[in-house]
Amino acid sequence: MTTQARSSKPGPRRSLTENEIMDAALELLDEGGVSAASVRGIAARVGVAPNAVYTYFPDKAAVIKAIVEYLLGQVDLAVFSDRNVPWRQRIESLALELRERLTAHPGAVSLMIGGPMDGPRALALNEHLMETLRESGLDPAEAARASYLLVVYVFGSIALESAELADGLSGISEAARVSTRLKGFSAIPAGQYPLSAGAARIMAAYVSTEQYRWGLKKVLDGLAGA
Amino acid sequence: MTTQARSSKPGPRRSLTENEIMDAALELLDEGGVSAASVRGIAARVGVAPNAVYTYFPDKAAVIKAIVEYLLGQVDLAVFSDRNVPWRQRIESLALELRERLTAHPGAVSLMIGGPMDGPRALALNEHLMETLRESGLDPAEAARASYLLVVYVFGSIALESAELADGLSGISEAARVSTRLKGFSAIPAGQYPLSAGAARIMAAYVSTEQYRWGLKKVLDGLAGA
DNA sequence: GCTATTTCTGTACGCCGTACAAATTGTACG
DNA sequence: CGTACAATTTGTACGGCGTACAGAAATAGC
Repeated sequence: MTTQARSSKPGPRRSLTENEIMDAALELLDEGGVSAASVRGIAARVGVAPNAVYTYFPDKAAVIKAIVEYLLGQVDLAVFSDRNVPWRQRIESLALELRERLTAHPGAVSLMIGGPMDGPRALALNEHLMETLRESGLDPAEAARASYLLVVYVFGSIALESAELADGLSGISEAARVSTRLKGFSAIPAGQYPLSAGAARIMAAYVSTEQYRWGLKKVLDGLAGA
Repeated sequence: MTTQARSSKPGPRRSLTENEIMDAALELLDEGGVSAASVRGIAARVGVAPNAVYTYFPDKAAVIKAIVEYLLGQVDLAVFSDRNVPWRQRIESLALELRERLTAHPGAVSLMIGGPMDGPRALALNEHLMETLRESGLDPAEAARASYLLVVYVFGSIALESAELADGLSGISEAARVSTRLKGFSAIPAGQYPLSAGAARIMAAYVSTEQYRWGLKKVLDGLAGA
């Protein structure tokens, strides 16, 4: 009974890994948006027949779920656990890190919010947020509610932001997106929407890091305040 | 040159209206989720050939955009403009109304956040929120930022909520959804995620009206506070 | 070496969005 | 009134999708 941890399976060796499939899917997602990330496209990119993908994942939904977990897993929560750093600052850093990682793959964000985020990584994020929020003096129930509020803010922001990017425009700078928006907002009829017309510059920057920080600060103010 | 405002168009009368198509799409969306709301399905329901739909809308994306506008238009903003009611209360009522109207069609919510919300109804909502927020003493730039924060909260909450509902489960009560979630959370390993395990009851209620109100209150606290 | 099991391919089915041409139905003008 | 013309709808078809199914090739344990 020597520990038999061999590969130990009959049949030909696998020519791929789950990760190669996920990487191919992410590349297609970045290049051509959600519609490009088809099972057939993924298979073509990794050089197998379309149905070979089903050796690794039961169906396309499983591929998507795996990608979501993979992206969430790219954020190392331990980095934001240093108790020498104030809790607010740690949450802000984590929120910014999440945004950066996820907006790097806008197509994946659409997929993420298409289904429930109930994987282990999402649970770990919830646990981490609760831990951090408890330091701020919130009781367990409040910490749980506050954790979800933060999740809503972070993923809501990212979702609205990613929705702006048409399929396959993942390589566009924030400044470029803001100025494109500004051009669009210049057509707002000032008679009908005076406040919006006057705030076009701010509205163009809805998808900016600055607005993201501003909103996050207000949310944290609300959580910390009276 | 008498004013010629007749129907005045050659060809057979239209057998449908845009609204009939949108209604059929919404019904399919409610019954069978996003996948059921196909152009072919819509056409079958209204009794025409699939491509007849293209007489009314240039493509499927246009149908979706129209539905989004239609749903946003169901909320009468004027109702929430009574200056005798405190601004916070008006915003809370509007947020609750939006949630009610939109979660009635969870499938449509997925579609809504799949593309940019840049139609006139979305703009009107932004304008209305800015108006209301200015009453709270915010300057124009702050009011604009605050408006987007509220939009993020409202649509983020609704999106995360709707994502929980598998295709075609639109007729499920809130209590049922919460208790289903609770059952799922009972499997959380308390060793690995002690806080989450302890907060299972609160987490199950993430998708409740109560949590929605709680989060909204915190956001408004943050906006009103110091 | 034989057998059981796994991986991958070939093929096929039923769906999808939608382009194109023809048939039908109506208006406007001679 | 007849005719030309425009709008609507249908028939048909194309390419792509997810994926089910059967068979061939490869590998492990007996």
